[in-house]
Amino acid sequence: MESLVMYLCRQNTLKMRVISRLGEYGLRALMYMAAQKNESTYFNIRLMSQELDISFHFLTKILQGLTQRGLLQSYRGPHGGIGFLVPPEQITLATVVKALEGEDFFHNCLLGLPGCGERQPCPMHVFWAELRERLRTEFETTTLADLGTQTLEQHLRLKA
Amino acid sequence: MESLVMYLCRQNTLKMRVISRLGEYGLRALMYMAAQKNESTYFNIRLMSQELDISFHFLTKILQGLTQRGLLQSYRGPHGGIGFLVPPEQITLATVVKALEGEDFFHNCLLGLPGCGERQPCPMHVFWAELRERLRTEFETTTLADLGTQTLEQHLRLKA
DNA sequence: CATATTTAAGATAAAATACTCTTAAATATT
DNA sequence: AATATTTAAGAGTATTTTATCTTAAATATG
Ligand code: FES
Ligand code: FES
Repeated sequence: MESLVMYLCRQNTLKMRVISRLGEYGLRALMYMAAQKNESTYFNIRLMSQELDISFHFLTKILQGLTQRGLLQSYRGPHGGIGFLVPPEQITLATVVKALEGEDFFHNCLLGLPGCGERQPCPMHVFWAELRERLRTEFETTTLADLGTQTLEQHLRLKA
Repeated sequence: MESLVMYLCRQNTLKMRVISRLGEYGLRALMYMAAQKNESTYFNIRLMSQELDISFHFLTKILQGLTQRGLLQSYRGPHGGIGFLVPPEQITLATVVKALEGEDFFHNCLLGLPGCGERQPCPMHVFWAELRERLRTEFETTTLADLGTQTLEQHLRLKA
């Protein structure tokens, strides 16, 4: 039972969301790990969730998904955790985003119409296809390691 | 009460959504109107909703919002409808998208962190800020009229 | 003036997304 | 073997987004 004022208010405050929360949290966690450069060790999810101020259970689930998709490996029990299966130098942002958001992440119509560009491109298609391709290229050529060079405190918004 | 299979299944099929449904429907409707070039007349919302296969009430609400924000004008009663207040040649995509999705549409952090670039840019910032700027420039320099040149049947996915 | 038409406004409902909680499985330590 | 630690799996809840429904206001027409 929400008033229209609130309803419209919410609509006014919509933000451009290129990737979902899932993608945001996943990327932040992976960059956090990449920045540590402890490729051989496992990271504790609870600690990571506290430092990044992300719900522990939610983050666990997201990382679980990345493990199932072969980007990460996990180890249960004391001193267990989550770690890279392939070094962050070899993981592109495109790989991460496609794992988190879906394989066809870079193939969707700007207007949400089905089958972008296949037969009947929408009026936005030429306009959008070029931009999207640039986006894709950037994501394909940037690795997690490329982004892990800056100090953590300044750039990942750690909790404290 | 949903199974994890479905839960993960849904997560697998997420799509890149640069603009929300609101934005998609709004843009499609405005392009439909721009393509007709009947600048002086009012368009019937029900007919438009049928042709574009968008819920009538939902589309009404979206267009209502654009009217309230000064992009469109409406007229009630028989032969009433919705029409441009300024000609589509003068309406940029940026204007539309900002009206539909929020003013700071082109200023959000890719990772959803607050205050993009203001004090503590995230690791994605340099990478993202440039792409976002290109996106913004394209949206700022493209008008509704620019996109209304192609035939409607082929490009707006009219219902039938 | 009565009636039909059309958008405006508000409330409600459904679906999707985001998040939390509980229990199970694996592993190390004692 | 018993216990503590840590991720995996599944179920459940909350919030946001999307869509529908109902009633009101404005306007034209007979
Ligand atoms: S069909 Fe719409 S962007 Fe390709
Ligand atoms: S701070 Fe993250 S993109 Fe600018």
